[in-house]
Amino acid sequence: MGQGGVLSTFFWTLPTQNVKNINKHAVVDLIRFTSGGISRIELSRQMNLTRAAITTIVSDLQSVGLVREVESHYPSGRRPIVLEINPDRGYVVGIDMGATHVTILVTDYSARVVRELDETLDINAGPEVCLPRVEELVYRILAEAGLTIKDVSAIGAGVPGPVVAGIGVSGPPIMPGWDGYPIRDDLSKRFSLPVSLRNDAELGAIGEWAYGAGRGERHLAYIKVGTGIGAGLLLDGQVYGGANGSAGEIGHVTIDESGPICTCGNRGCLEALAGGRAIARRAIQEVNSGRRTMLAEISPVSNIRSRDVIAAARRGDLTSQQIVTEAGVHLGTALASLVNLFNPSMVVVGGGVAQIGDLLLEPIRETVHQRSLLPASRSVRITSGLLGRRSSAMGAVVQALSIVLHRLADHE
Amino acid sequence: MGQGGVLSTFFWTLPTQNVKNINKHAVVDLIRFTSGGISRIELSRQMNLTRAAITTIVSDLQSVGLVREVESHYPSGRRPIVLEINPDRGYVVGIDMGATHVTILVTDYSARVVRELDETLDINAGPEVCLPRVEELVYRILAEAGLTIKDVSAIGAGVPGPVVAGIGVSGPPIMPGWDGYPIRDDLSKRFSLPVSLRNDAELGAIGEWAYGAGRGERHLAYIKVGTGIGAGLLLDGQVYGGANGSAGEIGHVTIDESGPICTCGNRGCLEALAGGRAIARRAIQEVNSGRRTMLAEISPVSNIRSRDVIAAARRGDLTSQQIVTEAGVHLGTALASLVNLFNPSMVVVGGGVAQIGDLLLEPIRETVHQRSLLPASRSVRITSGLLGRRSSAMGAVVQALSIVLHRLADHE
DNA sequence: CTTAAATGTCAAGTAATTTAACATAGGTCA
DNA sequence: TGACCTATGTTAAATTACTTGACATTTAAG
Repeated sequence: MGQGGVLSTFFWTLPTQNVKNINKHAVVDLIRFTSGGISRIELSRQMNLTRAAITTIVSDLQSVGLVREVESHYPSGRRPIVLEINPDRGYVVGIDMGATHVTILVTDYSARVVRELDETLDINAGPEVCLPRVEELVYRILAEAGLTIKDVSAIGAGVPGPVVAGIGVSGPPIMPGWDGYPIRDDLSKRFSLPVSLRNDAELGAIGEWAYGAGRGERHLAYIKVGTGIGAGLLLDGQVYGGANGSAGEIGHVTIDESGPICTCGNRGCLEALAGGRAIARRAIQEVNSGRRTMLAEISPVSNIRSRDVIAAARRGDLTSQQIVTEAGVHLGTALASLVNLFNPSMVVVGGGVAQIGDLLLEPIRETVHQRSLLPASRSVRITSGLLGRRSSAMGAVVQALSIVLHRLADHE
Repeated sequence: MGQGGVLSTFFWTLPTQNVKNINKHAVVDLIRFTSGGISRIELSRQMNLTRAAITTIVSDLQSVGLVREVESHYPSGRRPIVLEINPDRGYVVGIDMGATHVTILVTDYSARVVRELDETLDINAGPEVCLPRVEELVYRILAEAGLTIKDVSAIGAGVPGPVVAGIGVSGPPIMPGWDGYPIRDDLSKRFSLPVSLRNDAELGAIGEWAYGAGRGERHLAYIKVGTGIGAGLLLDGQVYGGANGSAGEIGHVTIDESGPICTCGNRGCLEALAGGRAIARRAIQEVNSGRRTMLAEISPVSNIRSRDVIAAARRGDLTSQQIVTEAGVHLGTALASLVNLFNPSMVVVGGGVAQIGDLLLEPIRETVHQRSLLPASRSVRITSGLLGRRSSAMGAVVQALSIVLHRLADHE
């Protein structure tokens, strides 16, 4: 094949600028996302190419130091040589900006975490405050890891709002002050590095798909339950963003028409019933109404955060557990719709609130299965994330590595 | 390029058995789905290939008589030669089995309808009754068109339930008696022809995308409102079926937890509130409660069908109009969730009930826009189908033509 | 009638992949 | 120990789909 070319998607056609070496890139991705590495013969089977073709592609990748060979142990016949990404060529940074916190990871080229950092960050303070803070924190984590910015090849970043064309955030009323701000270009200039920007829930889906609970699932929904609630969708193996990049806005699906008013202006949104703020508000209500609970120890009462409720629930506080269960039922109601519409094979529940585990998962599962007798609801597996608070930041790492590895592959 | 190869979908890889001539197939699709035809130069621009490459591909297609040249009129410079599918090579049949009716179309290779037929069919009678009836009707429409089965090259068919692997229907409680029956193989044997089988709502989406209101939309949802309610989803230009082929089951999304019991066993499903049977039931209620309405003329009252309600609403019957509006509000409620989750650029409303037009559409639009202030809901266009009752049958034709044209293209 | 501006075609060169033969690395069994 | 089997990996020639760059064709404008 020469230049140009087309990826045909059943009956529509999607022109791609640089299709040169599709297969080279596919090989890179198969190597990096197969845990424990993959041999040449396995590559040739999965890609419907001959061993000879794989040999030439792989030797190209070896010549730029992108992959390396490892020993393997199989019976009967010559042992396959397992290939994996060469981790020693550099580092990448993954940044996950949440509503109230930011998580930053430094990893090597095979996505192994070298250093981690978690700090508070008020997203509502706007980009002029947040981005310099992020810059400072990136330099801090690099120093802690004994590295400098020169050791970093690319950066992946996530924000808790719909991302348009990978450039910035769109759409009030979410993330006031950020609308239209060129986040990617700002970060790119700040560090003089290529930057990939995405929605945090999408990154969570990518992270859990690549290294977590959703490995290899073709139809995966990741739902991030924190201060806000959002879903990241992997459909037919691709991140699905919709027409404006705002697909998966499950936080603003109406659950109860007579429910509390949401930050978005409507009534009874999922986020207003099961988000972090809703959980904190319910807890304050219970304390004020004089109910016996560990939460009463916190003073002033208005300082109660969803974290406190979750911690108390863990330690056996019945009131807190009830609040979490209620949130789970609301989540299950919304997820039942999502499951009926998307028919994913797996739903991964992540985000701060999800850290509590089965106490939240059980009511979700029960509600989803109860809500429908249909095959979609019966077959879907609902589980919590394997990467915990790191899901989105790991997704950001995956994105950063995509930039780096594919660019390296082209530089043959 | 040789044999084999891979379609890379961002970071996952999708092995394709027969990627030989991806571009040839892409050219065929661009020609058939560009209304008014397309020139070589335009093909080369849209596909990122050189004019020379297009020339060789097109001459291959001409040598098997698949495409033909037409005159065109452009200013300044040589006029481009417009290419279109050669319609004279044969015919295909599209079959849309609904819950109560079946629509059959015969078209030529450029999808122009030669003959149409609409007959009653009770899907609940099971495949042993329905499929022989369909066979009989196909022979009848062919005779009416002055053709025989030998003039037909392929058949597309749609059924009102989730289709698994293009072979048959899965999942009770929908379509009792059909579960696991090899519908495609049965039809294929009956006519000794290749058959493509799909869900009817998916076919509606395909039909409206190809020749109707949703031309060229990359993110399209088609909602079929008939006896049952289902959605067909075109995401990123591909039909999205989900893990079990049951994506888009919007009919069984819960709208009102205390609502009427649905055929699926749950309470308050959309279908139980806004489907054809629900509309008929509401009408019977109103007549029985003594309300003044044209519907009172129908006797016995239990004979009232949704068609009657729609006809009466058209003629100005206020009670019927109110019933339709109520259904519209329920539909809008469910579609608001769908829009927030999928963020499609367009929603096309089709099916029997939708034939009434704005009386149903207006409450849908109002409810969707009211339900959310988010970009997804504000930007989505909601419209009725352009192909009317034919949407799904035209989708079936598209499928049949895909079989035929791509096989012809390979036979170079 | 010339020139310019497009579209379409042709022949030679190129790059990715197949084909088919061969090389390598292990296990098994006489 | 070595003959034999099996599976993986490599090599060189052939094939194929494309690009490159020159040329041919068709139209409008001066």
